[in-house]
Parts: sequence; structure tokens; C-alpha cells
Amino acid sequence: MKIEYIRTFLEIAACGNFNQAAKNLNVTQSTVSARVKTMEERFGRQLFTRSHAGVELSSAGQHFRRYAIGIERLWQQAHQQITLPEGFRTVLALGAQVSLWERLILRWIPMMRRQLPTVALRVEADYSNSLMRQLSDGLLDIGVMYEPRQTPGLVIEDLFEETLVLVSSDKRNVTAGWVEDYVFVDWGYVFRAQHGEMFPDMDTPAVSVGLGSLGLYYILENGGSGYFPLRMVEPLIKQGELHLVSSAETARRPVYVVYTANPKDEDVLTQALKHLHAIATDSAES
Amino acid sequence: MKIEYIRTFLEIAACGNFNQAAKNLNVTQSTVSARVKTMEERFGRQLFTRSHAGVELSSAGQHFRRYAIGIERLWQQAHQQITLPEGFRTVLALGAQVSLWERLILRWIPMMRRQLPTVALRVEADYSNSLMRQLSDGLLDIGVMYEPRQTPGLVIEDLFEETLVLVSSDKRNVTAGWVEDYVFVDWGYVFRAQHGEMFPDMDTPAVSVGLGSLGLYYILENGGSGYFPLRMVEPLIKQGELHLVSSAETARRPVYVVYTANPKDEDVLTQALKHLHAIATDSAES
DNA sequence: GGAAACTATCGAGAAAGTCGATAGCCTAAG
DNA sequence: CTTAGGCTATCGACTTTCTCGATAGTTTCC
Repeated sequence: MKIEYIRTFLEIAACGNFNQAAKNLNVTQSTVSARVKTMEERFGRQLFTRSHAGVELSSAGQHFRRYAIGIERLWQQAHQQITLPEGFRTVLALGAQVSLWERLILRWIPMMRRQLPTVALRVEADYSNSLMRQLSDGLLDIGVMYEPRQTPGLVIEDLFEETLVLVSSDKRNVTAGWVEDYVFVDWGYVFRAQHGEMFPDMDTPAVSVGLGSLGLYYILENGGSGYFPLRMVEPLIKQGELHLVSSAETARRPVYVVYTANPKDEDVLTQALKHLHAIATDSAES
Repeated sequence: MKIEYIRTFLEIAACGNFNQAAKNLNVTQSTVSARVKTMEERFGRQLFTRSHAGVELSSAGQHFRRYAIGIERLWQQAHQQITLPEGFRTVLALGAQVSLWERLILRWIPMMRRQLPTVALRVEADYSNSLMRQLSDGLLDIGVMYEPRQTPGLVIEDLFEETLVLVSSDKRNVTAGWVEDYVFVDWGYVFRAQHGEMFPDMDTPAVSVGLGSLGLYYILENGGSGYFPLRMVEPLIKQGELHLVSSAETARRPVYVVYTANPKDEDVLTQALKHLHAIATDSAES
């Protein structure tokens, strides 16, 4: 069985028909059909249920998909690691949560390139869960996230703390003790706990938003108020689009860096972490 | 690139020379050599450093090994999960809650093997939520659980009813109207409702336990009383380790079987359900 | 110097993969 | 009720890849 077939399987699963998959893979439809046939013969089970309108994953196919995704990803990463250009001695893989990208990672990359020019970088954005899994699978060397889980074999360190401030779209609210149109943005368990302490009497807000940046869009569009990272809203406050509720308490949101306890290249990892910390404290002060 | 090549790579890495690896893989040495050659050509890197005494992993090879192990493992798991053994015509996937396993499933499996020897079985233990999701995703054919959720496309049937009885570790309690050291074991919403009716004045018990079997361990260790399935505590009562509070009402805990409305193999499903019901009524009577 | 490790390579035959053409099936539009 | 336009399956010919067995070349240890 070829790895190419796994790619084929996933492509079919994604587009739902052999024809489109064939186009995307640059092969003929009959090739795709044959590939599926051999796979199904090898497994002894149907992977897709055929219909006039295309194909769907059978139950076996659905099971296989989970593994196929993992295999495909591993293969890609292996390929990347191995086919490093001449002159690079290793790849360092870092994953960060999307919202940390701009402030931290975009500044970390050029710094690393300058300081360790022989280390290739692979940088991904994803969510804590996925990052933690990849870290414990050894697929990432460093993870930067808000809410790590204690995991054996992984080291968790504080990186810095973000300050969450209450902002409002409406100037009249700025001095008020309480705020109308409050939007609860879920910044994770630390924030939830703090929030509970700060506003013990608060009812469930009319609007709750799971993903931070979405909440900001909402407020800018529809008006309202909520807690957001200072750094995120600072430019908007300067532009007068948002207003700081200075009477309200600020909340903290710690950011952690996670890495393996026994890395493949200790030296590179140490350097990378050092730079990450440097940028973090620098960015926290500025 | 074939998956077999990854196996080959790992085997070589493990035995340190091509000849032994060839033997272990049941191919000739020249095949192994050729496989390595193609791999190295595809990657553009040497995977092994050759020497008179055999081979060793190059640095690229060492990197690749991490990924290769992962890929190999995933492939094995995938294979295991979906391959239909020779001589079987189909697979039936059943999921049950852990606590139902012993009484029901352990008796159902041999029955199925006897009656439908050409049907392979895949049996899992999990909780209602997870089971329901897998059922509606088509990953399971049958689910046996305490608390199903009505879901379009799925049929829910009564299977049998468990009797929950109040038992105590302490004989003195047996005749008392009320019971000290009561442990509230959460047997689900049906039980909670019944419990509320039976003991409307009850305060929150000192100890509440979410997972049934844990509660039993607790009582056996620390003493106390609580509701448990008759079948679970019967042997313990006989042994004198627990005592029935006969004055207390018994509670019911219905068990349901859930399956798809339009199965891939109606006949097999019907048979499987029939046997499940047979065992259930049998076990309820005995 | 030769035996005993080991890997590399070659050519032939077998196996597997690919393509293009075509067949078959279903649906929806005319 | 026919037909056009989706879709997948299949066939035969061609091409590529894989495997084997034999053989060559290396190094090390008697």
C-alpha cells in the first residue's frame, strides 16, 4: 500500500466524488477508482458507499479517516524534516494559538533566523488541544498557548501575562460602574474564575462568545462592551473606536510555553526558548 | 512510497544490518538494499551510514525514525480497526457502557460467535454521550446504555430494567428508616428523579459519586450506604460485606438499546438485537 | 591469503499502477 | 419518454516499479 493512496483517500473524502479528487490529484478518474478498489480489497471492507451523486464514507471509511489524517500529517512532516536544504542542521517546530501569532511569533521568526540561521523553522497555528497532542507525539518542539494541560514528559513554563481590559464601543459607558450590552468573551478558565470573583452577582450575559477575536468583531459591528487583551484593543482605543472602562478591574490571562523534557536538540531548543522569553518580556513592557 | 518501506526502514534501524532485516522481512538482501536506495533517492538524503559491520542511522535517518515509528503505529492501528478477517462477511460494531459490560456483553459475544460465525464483532466500552455520537456517525451499529438521547435516524428500545437497592456496610443501619453516611451515587436522570421523590427532604449528602462503580469501592473501603444495582451487590450481600436496607424503596434504572433506523445489514442487526434481548430478559429473571 | 562478514548492482521476469475509452447507472430537464 | 449530464466501474495496452538470484566489491579477522 502506497502513501499516495492515503492522500487519495483523504482527497476523495474531502470532495465527495472521484472525479474532483482525480482532478486535484492530477490523475484520471479510472486511477482513482482503481486505487480505491485496491484499498478496499486489501482491507476487505468498503471505504465509500457509492451513489449516483458521488461517494460517502462508509463506517470503515470514517474509522480509517482518523488514522489516515495522522499518517498523512506525519508523512508530510517527516518529508519536511528530512529534505532540509543543505546547510540547515535541523528543523524546529513551533505551534502557537492563532491569537498569539501576531504579537509573538511574527517577531520570533526573524529573530531566530538571525540568531540561528542553520535552523529551519516550521511554524503552525492551532488550538491548545491539538498543540498539546502534537507536542506529546513529538511533532512539535515548542507550543505557545493559553491553557496547557499537565502532561508527563512535557515542561510548562510561564511566558508572560496578557492584560485584559474592559472596553466599550459607547463613550457614555466609560465612567459607569456597570456596563450595558456586556459581551462575555470566554478567555479560558483563569479568566472565568477571575470574572466570577469580579462580578459575583452577574447574570448570564445576553451574549457570550467562545472565541476571543470574534467577540471583538461583534462589538465593533453591533456595539457593546467586553474584556479584551490590552494589546489587541489599544490601537482601536487610540482611533476612538473603543473606549476604556477605566473604573473596571483588569483581568490577567497568562500565556505558557510548553516543550519536551528531553528534546532532540537541546541547544537549539534552549536558544529558541530564550528568544521567546526575550520577546515576551519586551512585548509585555512596551 | 510504500508503507512496507517504512517497516523495512524500522527493521533495519532495529537490527543494524540489511541481511538480518531481510530475513526478518522475508525478502532478499538485494530487495532491502533496493528499498533503501529508493527511499534515499526520494528524500535526497542518506538514511544510513554504511560500514563494514553493517549500517547505522544517519542524522536524517534518526530524524525520520521518529516519524516512521508514528506512521507505522498508526497504520497498524488503522489496519487493526478496519480490516475484515478472512472468512467473515461483515462487521458488527457494538458499544456499551462499562458497567453493562460484564452482565450483558460478555454473554452476548459468545452467543453471537456461535449463531453468526461469519460476522466479525467489534465491541467498545464508552459513555452514553460518546456512544450516541458514534451511533449517529455510523461508527457503531448498536449501543447499549442507560441514558440515550432521542436522535433522528436512531431507534431507541427498552432492553431491561435494573433494580437499584439501598445497601449499607453497617448492619446496624439495616432496619433504620434513615441511613447515616449515605453516599449519593448518580445513576442518571431517571434515578435522580426517583430519588427526589423518595427522599424529598434530603439535604445534599456528604458524599456524591458520579461514577457508579467508584461509589461501591468507596463504601467498601470507608463504610456507608447507597443505592446500587442489585446484581452488582448481590454477591457482596451473600458474603456479608454489605447489608440490604430492606425497608427502603428500590429504584429502577432502565437500560436501552439504540441502533440505526436504516442499517447496512438488516438481517445481522435483527439477529444481534434478538440475542441481546434474549440475554437481557434471561438475566433479568435469573 | 582466504573466509566471513557486509552492501551494491545487474538483468530478467513478475507485479502493480496508469491511462484512455467505453459501458452502465441514475437524475433532472426538456 | 427521451436525452444530456452527472457519477462510478471496467477493460486492454502500455509503463513503471518491485523482486529475485547471481555476482561483484568492500573490510575485517584469523
